[in-house]
Amino acid sequence: MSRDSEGRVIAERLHSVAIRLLRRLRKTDAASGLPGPKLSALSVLVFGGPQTLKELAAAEQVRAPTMSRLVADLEADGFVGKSKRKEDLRVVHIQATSKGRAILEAGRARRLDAFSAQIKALDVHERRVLGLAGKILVRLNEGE
Amino acid sequence: MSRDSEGRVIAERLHSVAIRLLRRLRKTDAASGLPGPKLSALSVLVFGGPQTLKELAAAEQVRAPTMSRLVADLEADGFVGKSKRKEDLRVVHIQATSKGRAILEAGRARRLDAFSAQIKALDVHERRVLGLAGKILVRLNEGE
DNA sequence: CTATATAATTAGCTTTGCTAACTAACAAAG
DNA sequence: CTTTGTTAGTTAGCAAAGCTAATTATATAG
Repeated sequence: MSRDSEGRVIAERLHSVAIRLLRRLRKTDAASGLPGPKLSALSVLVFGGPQTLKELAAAEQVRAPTMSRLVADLEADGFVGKSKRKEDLRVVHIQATSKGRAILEAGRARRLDAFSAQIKALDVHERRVLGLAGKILVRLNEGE
Repeated sequence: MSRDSEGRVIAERLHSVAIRLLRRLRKTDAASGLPGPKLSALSVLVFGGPQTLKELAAAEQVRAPTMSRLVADLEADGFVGKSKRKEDLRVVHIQATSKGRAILEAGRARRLDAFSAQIKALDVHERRVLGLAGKILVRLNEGE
């Protein structure tokens, strides 16, 4: 196979897999209470520390108004807090609350349980391939 | 790292990568005219041949009403056709039109161009890892 | 013939994305 | 210091795509 068409085939396969994976994971959200995008933003705050709204939107590759609403919802539920600092009263600093950290663990666990169980069941070689692929894809996404 | 936490780490990384990948790809849809889920359903019809609505919904891991609307939109744009057969007048058979096949190629190309260009730029080893990972993930998703 | 089951659709809701328009706060020029 | 422009965030309003519940039409079983 030519390098060109090999790249295209891989891209299409990963594209289609990503769509199906997220659809599958979303099905568990009804039970967990916290849907994917909110879980994802919360996890950035928990693992990446406090952020401004703009930074958070950039990290999640989403526009400011979208993140503004996600954060408002998370705040209404007590999962994050907002604050301002006198150096610049325009910017809003957002940090996860302890309630947020707790729900994150529970939510992510539920959402990913079935998937990580599947991965655990793979043989050593396949797990290694998926681990490497994840790293490569993270790098590709960061680049863009 | 324990096998347990290794599986969890891989699952979380792939989860997060999938979210970001799709958000990135979606940005190109405005230009292409045909958003991801419609492109994806159309591609099932083009590569998998005609399907009933129920089969198509199952293939796309979506409920019947969701697929019903996607198909209605695709039909309104002339990308798919519907037909009934006298063996069972309840079921709707859906097939891609030639216009559908054409837009699929253009749309997928646009949507995936940047991504497959990135993949082409990787070294042989990394491309191989992504290719294998795609296959493994397809298999995991089929199982579920 | 009636009752039940199945395929698809319709109606209506939610979430999440967007752009455009607005407000508030800061920064720079004159 | 005031005007002019820029930046951060929010609000308003729209669209896509997911869902459940209810409806319609057809098939099948008793």
